[in-house]
Amino acid sequence: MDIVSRDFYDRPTLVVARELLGCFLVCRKGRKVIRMKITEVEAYIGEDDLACHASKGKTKRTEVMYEKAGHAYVYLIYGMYHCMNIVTEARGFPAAILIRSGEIEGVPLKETNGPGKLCRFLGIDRSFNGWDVTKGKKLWIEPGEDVAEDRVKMGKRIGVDYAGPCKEYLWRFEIADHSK
DNA sequence: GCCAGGATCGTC
DNA sequence: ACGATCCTGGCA
Repeated sequence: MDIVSRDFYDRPTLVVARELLGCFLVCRKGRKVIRMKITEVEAYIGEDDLACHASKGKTKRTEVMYEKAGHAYVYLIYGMYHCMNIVTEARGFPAAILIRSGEIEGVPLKETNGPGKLCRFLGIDRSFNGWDVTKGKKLWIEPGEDVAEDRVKMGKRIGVDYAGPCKEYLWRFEIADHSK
């Protein structure tokens, strides 16, 4: 088992986001281990990013974003879905990458092609918040296929119309030819 | 305390 | 286009 280590996450968030494409998010669910290829991510970087939860500063909810790179940031959204992020960059600087979409062999795409849906399928909830994904055990990342530059599509982040100028940032990355 | 709004999704 | 559903942050 090959687990992505902390120095991978402890780099500029946009670089990490780009390189997470093609990697596998691996989760232990009961006695089974589920591997999901990551096909779409979004970066949320610093207190100046008005779309980032940390734009309101360090709070009980956002404190994990200020932690060392490689921790999971999981929150409840709209009262019924969870979103899974991985914290990046140096301790004290709040940044994270939202896992937006993935593919699991033998599983219909509609189960994993959204941030809320993939968490529901993998059984990721707020009990995973703060989990160190470099430790394995119940949630970690494995290296995956190399995704060539011409297959990477950048775009605006979804659902952040409230973020003023920051909503225009091209901080969303996806594998261009991944099936939707 | 109270209240508006949300990094979503399924249905209408 | 809208409702579900509950946590969060801001304000009193």
